[in-house]
Amino acid sequence: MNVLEKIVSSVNNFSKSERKVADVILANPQVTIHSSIAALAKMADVSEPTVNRFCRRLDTKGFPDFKLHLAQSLANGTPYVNRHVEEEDGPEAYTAKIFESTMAALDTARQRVDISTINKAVDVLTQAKKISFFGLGASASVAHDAQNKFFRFNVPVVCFDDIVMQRMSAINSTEGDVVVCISHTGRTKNLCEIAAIAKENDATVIGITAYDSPLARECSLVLSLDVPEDTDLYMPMASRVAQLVLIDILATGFTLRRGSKFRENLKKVKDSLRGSRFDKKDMSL
Amino acid sequence: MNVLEKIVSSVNNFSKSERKVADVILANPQVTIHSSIAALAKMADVSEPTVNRFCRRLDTKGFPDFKLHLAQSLANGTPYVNRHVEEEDGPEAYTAKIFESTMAALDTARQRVDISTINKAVDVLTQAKKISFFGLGASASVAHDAQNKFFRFNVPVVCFDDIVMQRMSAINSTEGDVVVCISHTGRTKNLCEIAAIAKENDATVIGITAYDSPLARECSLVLSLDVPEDTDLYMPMASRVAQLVLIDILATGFTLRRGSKFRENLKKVKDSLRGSRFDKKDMSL
DNA sequence: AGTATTTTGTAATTTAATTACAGTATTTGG
DNA sequence: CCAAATACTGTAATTAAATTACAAAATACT
Repeated sequence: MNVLEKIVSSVNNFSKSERKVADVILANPQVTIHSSIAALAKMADVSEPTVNRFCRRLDTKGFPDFKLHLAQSLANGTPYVNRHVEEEDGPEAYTAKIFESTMAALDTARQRVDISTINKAVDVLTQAKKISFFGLGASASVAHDAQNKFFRFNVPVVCFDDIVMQRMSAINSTEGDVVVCISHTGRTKNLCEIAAIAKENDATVIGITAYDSPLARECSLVLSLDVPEDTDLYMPMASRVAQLVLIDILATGFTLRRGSKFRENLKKVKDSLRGSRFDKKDMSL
Repeated sequence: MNVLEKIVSSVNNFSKSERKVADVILANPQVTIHSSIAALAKMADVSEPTVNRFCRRLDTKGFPDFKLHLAQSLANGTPYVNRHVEEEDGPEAYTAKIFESTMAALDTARQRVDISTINKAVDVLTQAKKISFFGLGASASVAHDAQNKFFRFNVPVVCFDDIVMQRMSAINSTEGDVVVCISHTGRTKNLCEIAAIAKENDATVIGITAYDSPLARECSLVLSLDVPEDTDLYMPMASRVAQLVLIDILATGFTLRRGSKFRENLKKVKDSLRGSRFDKKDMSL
């Protein structure tokens, strides 16, 4: 828990003067880290020792140490302690909050993701005869994105967001095929079934899903992100972004494993798109 | 550029003693932020003023200020000064780099995005008779995602990743319709045409694209992200994530504008999905 | 080799942070 | 409702830290 969050969560344990200090700090944290204890005391209209005591109460060694912690909290790009969007938020507020909560989610995902599993997944993908990406609902767009990425690698890739097609594809899979199932909760029945079918047909099933979920149990390899989802608005937000980044990582691992010659090929694919685009210099239109 | 990067990049401009200081700091930055100037001077085997001068050379106000900057650099969790993936990177390295560069991209997007335009876009969307999301290639999955989100709002939404369908849809659009065109570069010819057609038919065209691009010129409203794209691997990565976050922001703005009663409706949509899922407690399967 | 310039360190000064203590407010038990 | 205890807050003194000014050493240049 960072200092800013700590201040908010323990706001009830503060005395009247300490609360004044807390308010001033929360109102302008950027100013705080560049202020002396005297300046801050003046802003909060309390004495200097009160500020010092405030810092100590937050388990820091003193005011300079507190500033250090505060600076780190701010560096995470989280001036907003409460990252949940609230009803009365204006455009500035909700825009900032959504950016920040997404970034925070990516940060936790980065810390929790298991690198050795990523490496195994890259292994499996590079050796795949065919790669299939399956997702439903919000995860369908992640699957599409994955298809777009891996298609460039000149590998047989398919992507279905239709359970019937997914099912047929899973039934037809054989050893050497890789099926990637994407689901944040890992509790979508249809997808679990498809994972099971693919597994029965000796395909390697990679799950981008919650660690301890029904879907995870059907998978040969589970890439768990464990992003805390903002449930306020009943929409998947951060989890989806984390999934996309994971796709980026797998794709990158794939290209690195394939070597430099392979990457020249990628450039060709990209260059082939040029004809469909306006020239960068041609700004006449 | 953060302080750590700065130290590395300007290592040649340092004097012999300053370099000693730099070495000690780079070797154990975590220790540094909790040391006094005296302690650090001793570690580097130089005098205290030398440390102070070192800090000044890095455009900080002095040693305490330097520690603040250093703390922020460390908090970002960016031990990697160079965030670009390199050929010899192992799984730990490229995973970390991709997470970090994505987060950095989101941070710049947050700073550059124009809030008043977001607000206008939300205005337009809430009043739309019909909303269409169009994207091609990598942006197609962003469009799909947008559809998934706005569909929950019980608003007429369409999404096409097929230029013929897009074209037909654009031709049929009328006043009050909103067309959202998604393209990172804004130079995809087909999409520019479609934007132009939609505009001619009095639809409001929102562009999620580069500020000064051909597509932008066809739009009534331009939401520019200006994310520095990592071109090393010839794949759009960060821009796409930023686009998704922008969609989240628009969707959130939409729900907030519609009020609390509307949000209850969202909950219903979510609850309706329950039947297709395994119960959270039922972990037997 | 001698001078100019840059670099470095010592010592003094200034500034900031902390501690000790005393007064004030607040709560609790009678 | 009052008194005693406890917790809270501020003033002033102390200590620690950082900065500045200046002098010495090292380096570079003529």
